[in-house]
Formats: sequence, structure tokens, C-alpha cells
Amino acid sequence: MPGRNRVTLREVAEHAQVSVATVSRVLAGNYPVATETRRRVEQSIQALDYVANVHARALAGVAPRTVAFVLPDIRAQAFAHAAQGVEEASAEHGALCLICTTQGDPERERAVFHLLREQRASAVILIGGVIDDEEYCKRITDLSNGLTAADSRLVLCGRPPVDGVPSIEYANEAGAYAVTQHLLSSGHQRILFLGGPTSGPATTTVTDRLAGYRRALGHPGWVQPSDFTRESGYQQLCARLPEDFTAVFAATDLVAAGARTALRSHGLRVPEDVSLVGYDDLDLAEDLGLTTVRVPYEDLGRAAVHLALSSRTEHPVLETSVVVRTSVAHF
Amino acid sequence: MPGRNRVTLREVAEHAQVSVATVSRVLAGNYPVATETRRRVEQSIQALDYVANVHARALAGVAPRTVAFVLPDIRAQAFAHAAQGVEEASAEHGALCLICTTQGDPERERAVFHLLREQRASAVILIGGVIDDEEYCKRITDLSNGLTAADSRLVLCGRPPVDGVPSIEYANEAGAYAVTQHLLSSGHQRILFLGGPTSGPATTTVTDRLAGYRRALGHPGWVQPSDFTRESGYQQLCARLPEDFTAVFAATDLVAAGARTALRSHGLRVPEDVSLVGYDDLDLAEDLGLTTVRVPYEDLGRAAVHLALSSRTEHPVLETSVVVRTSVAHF
DNA sequence: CTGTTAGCGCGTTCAC
DNA sequence: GTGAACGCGCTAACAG
Repeated sequence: MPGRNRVTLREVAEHAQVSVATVSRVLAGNYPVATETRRRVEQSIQALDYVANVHARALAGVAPRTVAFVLPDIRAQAFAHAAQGVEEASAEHGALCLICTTQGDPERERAVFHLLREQRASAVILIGGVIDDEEYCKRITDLSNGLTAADSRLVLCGRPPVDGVPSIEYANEAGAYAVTQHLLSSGHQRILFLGGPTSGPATTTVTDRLAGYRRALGHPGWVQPSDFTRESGYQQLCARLPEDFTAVFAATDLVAAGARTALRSHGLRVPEDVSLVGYDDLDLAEDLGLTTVRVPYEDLGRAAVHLALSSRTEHPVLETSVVVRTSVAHF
Repeated sequence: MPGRNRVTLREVAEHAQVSVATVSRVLAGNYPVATETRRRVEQSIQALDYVANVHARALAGVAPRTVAFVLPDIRAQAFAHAAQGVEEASAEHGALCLICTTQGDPERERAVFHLLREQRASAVILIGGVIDDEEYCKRITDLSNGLTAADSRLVLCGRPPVDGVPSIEYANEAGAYAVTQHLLSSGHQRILFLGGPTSGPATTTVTDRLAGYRRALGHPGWVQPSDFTRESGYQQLCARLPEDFTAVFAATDLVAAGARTALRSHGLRVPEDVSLVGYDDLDLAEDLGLTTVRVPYEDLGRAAVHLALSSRTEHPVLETSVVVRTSVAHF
């Protein structure tokens, strides 16, 4: 039976002694076919191990939905969770899910987008930190227009919205505000914010978190730049360590993990000597007993798909919440 | 310019005052076209924002390569890393990368495979623990035959090889042997293996690791079942905790994380009171200072793609290595 | 109920 | 160098 495949409709038709139209009909199932005929056709399909050709099908007008999820790096847990949401929601809609990584390379991003337009993707969902400037707006607008013209949709995920482009966000600033508030109400006064670009402009992810921190504080506070990596968190906090603060607000859990190591290597305990909070609520937050802000990444991905596959153009904002563990001392 | 898309070759041809054949030629670039003509066509393509239709193209014989990576759950870090490798290698080959998750549901797995055959995927790579029985062999063989018949390829990744199906593995048993040896040579005598099915048959992932443990020990040792989750590691170790062992070999880092929590909640310190090793070398191993076995998941994914896109049918085995950190005490 | 046929958009012989 | 025409596999009218 594993005989030469690439079996076509016609071959099935011949085998079953019917016309191609009839075979097409039993396949689609949306048209009356005599029970006896149907059975014969189904047998032939089985016997020949026939599998329809999407390309021919698409060309003939029945395009299977495809949603593409474009992200910088699937190894980042937050993105992986979002991807999971996208995958599940796509499956629910009977859509195929394409996952493309760009490694943050604009060149590669362009290539990916071109590929996706060629694929006639029903929707493309974009996630990953960005710098919110005019260049960004223009680029997104162009992308969106290109996609829209091809009956597709661009949906922004956890990114600053752009006029006319549907997007789904989470309450980023509010989460930062809440966790800072948590620190303040625990009696902390001097709270260091660990995050922000070590060089160049900042992504909105961190500027929003910083804004929340400052709103809660009521003043600019103390900021130590750090990239969104464990390593950078470690090094940047070390650079600041002689100073006296009673708590550190790391821009992400990963940074918090690095900060924790830095603290420890300086003989400082968490939370006895210094309190620590993070952001994202990754698995490691649980390992570390880290108080952090939970971001519903899976829901974010799921919502993005729903938005993409509907024709709505709203900008929902998902809630974030503080998850209290054991990394904050109360005075 | 964002005017109605779905621009076809013909429209470009009309715009450029040439025939469709000519446009097709400048697009392919593999045929002589007068410089002047070529320029005109290129301008028209730009002006109309023309994007080729893969489906039509595929139907006409120029199929873009597509490699599909089928895995249980993208949230598992090990799989995410493998996916990264697959993605990168696919990109290098100019192939599109499809990522499909099955949630371990056989039903969903079938659906995914059907979808992939419809898509005429050039190759499909399968990862995720399995029970190595006759049913498995038969299923894989059928899948492989179906794919082969359609000019596609099935590649097994980190799974027990099946006759005639190319696969790529890592030295699973050897890694377990090595890390157990490391424990033994550090003076440990009573080492508990934490892993294996809490019910039903075991996947080869864990049976191989258990085999390595036993080979190093020279006898059956002590085994406490545990699923591959943090939670299970915690509970299953707690169930065993009154006993006296000086070290725990957790079947995965995740299990080790759970085990560590269990140890701590019983007032036992790592490594002073009990030593602990894991398997996989996920990020959390670094956070926890966990001595573990490094599995080159990204290379695994990369190698799978190379194997899939070549016509070789070998069974390479990637090396594993012990990463020594601070979770093992030396006597 | 079932068969015939005209495209879907593109690559590719063939002639010119 | 360039154009006209056929076919890839399938769906959707349109006839019977």
C-alpha cells in the first residue's frame, strides 16, 4: 500500500469509476452523494492512500487558514508560552500555525514577512520588544497595509499599538506600579530599578515598567541599566552594589535571577538583607521564591489569534497581577 | 501604493507591456532578458507591490521546502531549544519551518500528520518521549512510508530508532552512566534514582537513563518513580524522605528542582546533607547550581534538519557531557 | 444525484 | 530575446 503516492483526484476517480467532481464532493462532504457511490469513493481513497494537495486546493479558492507567529527567539520562556497560546488558538480555529524567529535581525524580519506574504498567511502576529519611534510606526503601518491588501491581517502582541493596526497588550505599566506599591507598603524606601538600555534607546517593555515604578514612587527613583539577561542583571547590579537600597526591582525575572546571584556573591541574603522582585512570572520565579508580576503570555497569544481571525480592530489590554512569594521582607 | 493586492503575474505583465513569460523569467532570474525590459518589469513589480503566490508556484512544480517540527509542547525548554536548532537550520537551507504541537495526544498527532502530508512538507521531524513497543514501531513505519511515498522524509529526534527511518539521538544512557560515575567517585554509595513512570510503561528517555545509572552502580539500585515535572519530583521524593541516601539522581532538571524543594522543606541542605544531580542542563540548572548532564538540544534539532534534507539514512548519536556545579558533595 | 468544463496563478516547453 | 499555450491538482458552476 505504500505504493507511489502523489495520487491525484483523477486517479481516485478512475479507481472508483466516477468523475473527479464526485470525489471532490465526498471529500468536501458538503453535497449530496449516493451512499453507495460514497462508499466506493472512500474505499478508493483508502486503497490509494490519497492525500489532497493544499496548493491545488488553495489555488482553486479553498485556502486553509494559516496564522504566523513572528518572534525574536523561541528559547525565551515568555515567548514560548505566547507561542503555545497561539498554537492552541490556531488549532481551535482549524488553522495551521507557522512559527518564525527573527533573532531580532531586521533583515531576517523582512525576509520572513516576504515569505509570509507569499504563503498568503491569513494573519501574522508580531511579538517582541521594540523601540517606539517614527521609524517603527512607519514600518508597522507599511507591513500592515501590505498584509491587508492581501486579505491578511497584522496583529501586534505586547507591543505599542500603531494607528489602524489591531493589537493586544498587557497592563505593563500597571503591573510595575502594583509591584512597586507592594514594596513601598512593605516599608521599603530606597528601591533600585534594575533595567533599561545599557546603551541606545529603550524598548517600550522597559520604559513602561520604569514608568510604573516612577509613578508609584512619585519621583524618578534610582535606575541601573541592564539588558534583559541573567548575565547583565548580575554584572549591572554588581556595579551598583556598594550603595544602600533595601530592595531591587528587576525589569524581568531573568534579570532578577542574575541580581540574586550578584547579591549572594556579595554576602547579601534575599530577603533578609535586600528584597527582590521581578517581572513576568516565569518558572524560575517559583524556584527562586521570587515575588513578581504575572504576565498572562498564553492568553496573550490566544487573544492575538482570536483578534486576528475576527475582523475586529480593537486594542484589548490583559490584566497583570502581583504574585507574592518570599523575596520581599516586611518592615 | 497599498492598492488592492492579489496582484497576479499577468497584471504585472500588462503594466510592463510584456508577456507573463518574461515577467516569470526576470523573477526566476535564470534566463536571459534584455536589460531594458528587465528594468521595466522590475519597476512594475515594485509599483504594483507584486508578491508571488507559493501555491501557484508549487503547483507549477517549484515547491518551496518546508520542514515541520512536531513536538508535544513548546513550553518545555528542552524542546524549545531543539526547535531553535530546527528553525535555524531550516533557514540556512532556505526552508520554511512549521512548528506543530500535539500535547501528547495521539489523536492530535494523527491530525497533524495528515495536515503535513497535505502541505507536502519536505520533511517532518518528530521529538518527544515515547514508549518503545511494537505499536510504536508500526506507527512510525507507517508514517514514514506515507511520507516517503510523497517524496517527503520522516526523521526521529531523540527517540528510539526504527528500522529504515533516519534518526538522530544523543548519548542518553552514557550521560546517565557518567553522572552516576561522578557521584560514585565523589564517595557516594547510596544514590536514589528519582524518575520512571508512576504508572504504566516507561518512555525510552527514562529507561535509558535508568540503565546508565544501573550500569554504573553494578546493581539495580534504588528507584523512586516520578513524572517529568517539578511537582512530581517534589511529591515523590517527599514520599521517600525518611530513608537514608546521600545523593539523588533526578531523571531531569525539572524533577531535580522539585526534589530540591522537597529536600529543603525537610531541613536537608544541598549538597551538605544530600547531593543532587539532574539531566538536560536547562537554565534552571545554573540558577540552582545543579550538577547535571548537558544535552545538546539545539544541535539535535539542527542535525535533524540536515539529515532530513539530505538523503542519508544514518543514525548519528550526539555526545552528552557532565556539567559540574555545586550540588554534589565530595567525601 | 452525477459528469463536464472552465479557471485559480505560475513555470515551461515550444515557436517566432 | 520574447510571446503563446499547455498543464500542475482541485473546486465550483453548469448541464444533464
